[in-house]
Amino acid sequence: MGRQPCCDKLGVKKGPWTAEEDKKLVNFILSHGQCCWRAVPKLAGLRRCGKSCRLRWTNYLRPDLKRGLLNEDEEKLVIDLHARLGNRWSKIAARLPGRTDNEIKNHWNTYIKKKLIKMGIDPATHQPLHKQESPRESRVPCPTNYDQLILPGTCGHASSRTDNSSTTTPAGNSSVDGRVGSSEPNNDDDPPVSFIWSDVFLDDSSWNFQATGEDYSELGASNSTSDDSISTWFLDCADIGDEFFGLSCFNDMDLSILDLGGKH
DNA sequence: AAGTGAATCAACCGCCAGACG
DNA sequence: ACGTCTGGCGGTTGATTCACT
Repeated sequence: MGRQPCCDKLGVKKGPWTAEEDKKLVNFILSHGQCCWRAVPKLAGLRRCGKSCRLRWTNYLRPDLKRGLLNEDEEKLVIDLHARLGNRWSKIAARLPGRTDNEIKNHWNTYIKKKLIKMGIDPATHQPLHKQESPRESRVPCPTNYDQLILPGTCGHASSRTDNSSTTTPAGNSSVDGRVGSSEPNNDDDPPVSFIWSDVFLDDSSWNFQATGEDYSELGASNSTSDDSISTWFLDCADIGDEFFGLSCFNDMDLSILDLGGKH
């Protein structure tokens, strides 16, 4: 029994990604789009699991990602959505353009969870902790006014470990429908990623190779992408974000259409 | 200055559901 | 209808960084 591993374990590199690997992956995705993650490592010349490539791209390399800590509005929205959706991080992330489920999950576990506990609120049920003895209550949608949870000046983060670059998105940027922030890429505070998306990086023909030189036609991808077209493609990233990453759907979404039923 | 513990977050793992043949 | 494959999700781990003593 047992599932077949998602990829051949032998020869597959694990651990932190190097700048070189990032280059290859970004180049490949820019050239050929996201298709068949299983084939990406081979075609891109990476010794990585396809799953790992997808994760690296979606969590770190995507051009539409915001960097830095969640701002106050985003944090409030996360808490609110968690009260409605539970640990469905991907659905929560879908409401915060530029944020990943992994990022939100981490933020929840490191900051928000502790803060709620500190305030006597059970992060799992969003009910006061002292009620825990009573029989299990069903999750009550948005039972608390979370506005009061965000203490003035803390921005939700008591820690001084970071330089609070989370405020890259101005507070009050949330729109009427609850969306927060913009979907513009902001990698300024992350030098490696900033470099990857810089013109210098993208124009570097020394790495802008055609992967392993294999024929991608079988995957429905063109093998003749020129440097120019890649640059043009990148320059259009803002627009492409709408189509390629489905960001436009966020703009048209409303909380009411959230899949509260979920599959789990 | 060095040691230690805590905090953070990128990355991995295993499972699940949908697509496809 | 069934089995396999793939992408996606949520939970967890572990390396790194930071604060404190």
